[in-house]
Formats: sequence, C-alpha cells, structure tokens
Amino acid sequence: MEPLAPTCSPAEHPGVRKQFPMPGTLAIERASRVCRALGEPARLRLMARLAGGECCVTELAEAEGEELSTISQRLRVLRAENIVVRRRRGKHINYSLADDHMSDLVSTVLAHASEPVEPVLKDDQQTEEEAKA
Amino acid sequence: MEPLAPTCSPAEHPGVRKQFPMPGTLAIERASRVCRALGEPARLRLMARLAGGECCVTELAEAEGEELSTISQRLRVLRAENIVVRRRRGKHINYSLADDHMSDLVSTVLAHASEPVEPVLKDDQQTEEEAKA
DNA sequence: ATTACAATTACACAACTGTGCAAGTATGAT
DNA sequence: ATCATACTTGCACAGTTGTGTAATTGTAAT
Repeated sequence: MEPLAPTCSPAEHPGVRKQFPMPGTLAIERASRVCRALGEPARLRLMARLAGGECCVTELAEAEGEELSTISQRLRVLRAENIVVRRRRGKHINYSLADDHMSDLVSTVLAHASEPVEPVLKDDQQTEEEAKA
Repeated sequence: MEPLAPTCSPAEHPGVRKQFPMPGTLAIERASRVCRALGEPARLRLMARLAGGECCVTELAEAEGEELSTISQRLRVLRAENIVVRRRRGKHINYSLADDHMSDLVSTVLAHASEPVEPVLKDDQQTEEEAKA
C-alpha cells in the first residue's frame, strides 16, 4: 500500500512541472461517472440517437432491435448520471439529452473516433528536435 | 431476443424524428472505449495530471500515492486506446496526452462535473409551453 | 371496475475489470 | 560483466456490471 519514495531527483524530469491545479475529488468522481456511463457501445449509441431528437423507450428499443427492458436499464444508468432527462407524453415517456454539454461531449468523442489514427509521430519515438538535442 | 413490434404509431411521437445519421459501428466502438478508459476516477485523475505536462511513471505514482505497478497498469489501459503516448527520456519514460482532442475531452467533462446541477427544469416535469398546449 | 399498453424493477447468472504481489525486462552507471 | 533504478507484465482474487426473464407499476381507454 505505501508507495516507496522515488530516488530520481526533480532535476531529472524536464517535463512541464507547472503543478496544474488538480480538480477536486468530487469533480473527478462525477466526471468519471459520466464517462463510464458513455463507456459502453450500447449506451453511447442511445446517446447518439437521442442527439437526433427525443425518443420514447419503445422507439429506441425498436431502433436498436433490443428488449424494452434492456433499453430501460440503459436509460436508467444514463439518467442516474443526469446525462438524459425524461418527460411524460401521455402514454409514452420521452427521453432526451440533459443539456448542450452532453451533445458536445458525444459529438466530440465521436468525431475523435472517426478520425484516422495520426501516423505523424508513433509511440516511443522522439521528435526531430529532440534527436539533435 | 427478438423484440416485439410496438403498437404505438409514429404519429404518437412528436419528437424530432430527423433520422440523424447514426455513426458507424466502428466509430461507436472506438468512442465508447475511449470513454470507458476515462470512466474511472483513478485514470481520469491521471489524465488531469498529464494535462499539466508530461510525467514519468514514478512521478505519477508519488503524486497519487500509489504503487508503481498500479500506475503502470492504468497507463497501459489509457495507452491501449491511444489516449496517452509515451517516450523514453534516458532512464525514465515520460507519458503525455496523445493530442489536443484529449485535453479538450478531459476539460469538457471536468467542467461539466464542476457545474452545479441545474435547478431550472427538474426531471419528469413539463415546460410552461407544454402546459398550455 | 377491467383491459391493454408502456415502462420500470428485482433477481440471478455470466462476463468483465481493477488491484497487489512477484517475477521479468530494459536502460544507464561502474 | 554486475548492480541499481525504472518500468512492465502474469497471475489470482475480489468487486462490479450488463443481460434476460418475470413480476410490478403507471397511464389511458372502455
């Protein structure tokens, strides 16, 4: 449990040691919960669908080709993190994204995933500048 | 497994049915993997730290008060999703965020988590407009 | 009231994930 | 070559998570 103190001196670390103000435990906790909720293909698909407009559970189940109960469970997880919101519409319950932040998040991560893997600088390589230094 | 066809007609669903172009399976898969990687407090904290500048494993372990092996495993997960990149620096291996998308993602989700829960429109309520309609 | 449809929830089981310990690899110094 | 430091990985165990079936709740209509 107790980590040992490193023997490497601070001078060995040329990285920017700007001591970025770390977010509080609560913020980290909440943010990671949101990410985890989006961290499953099935749920992220649901989010992508909801980004196109609000839907009732039956619609979503039909679109996804899944059990109603399964969709409901997924929505439950999303709702627990305030990622989606629901509203009664007569016999149906319509779900939609909680706010603009959420559509931002979804589109950002999807945009990144759609991009080609940058072949510019592969892992474990050094830049040209570093090579001559 | 086979979902039953819903008996509710499309006319019942006033939501924007704009048939948003759904992202491909691959994009969804990759995006959700990224989210899942960020979906754990410990790993997200690591990301927040790396957002402040590149670090070696020992530094991170010391900062987090964790075993070196634990940090290494976390970095492994992040690296598997191309979220972070590593580079040898003599005796050390420095990790840093893979690209600008990643710092964007991290700061966006953290910003959202730091915000107060909007008290504007609670769940399962209807807007004023809808009340008179 | 009863009936029908929409959605949620409880439960149980399988699959996955994170962690620490211990062993292994890689680099630099002597 | 040996030694020490820095990091990674294999393994096993505990804790978590997603899914379907079946039972339950809630709403609207008759």
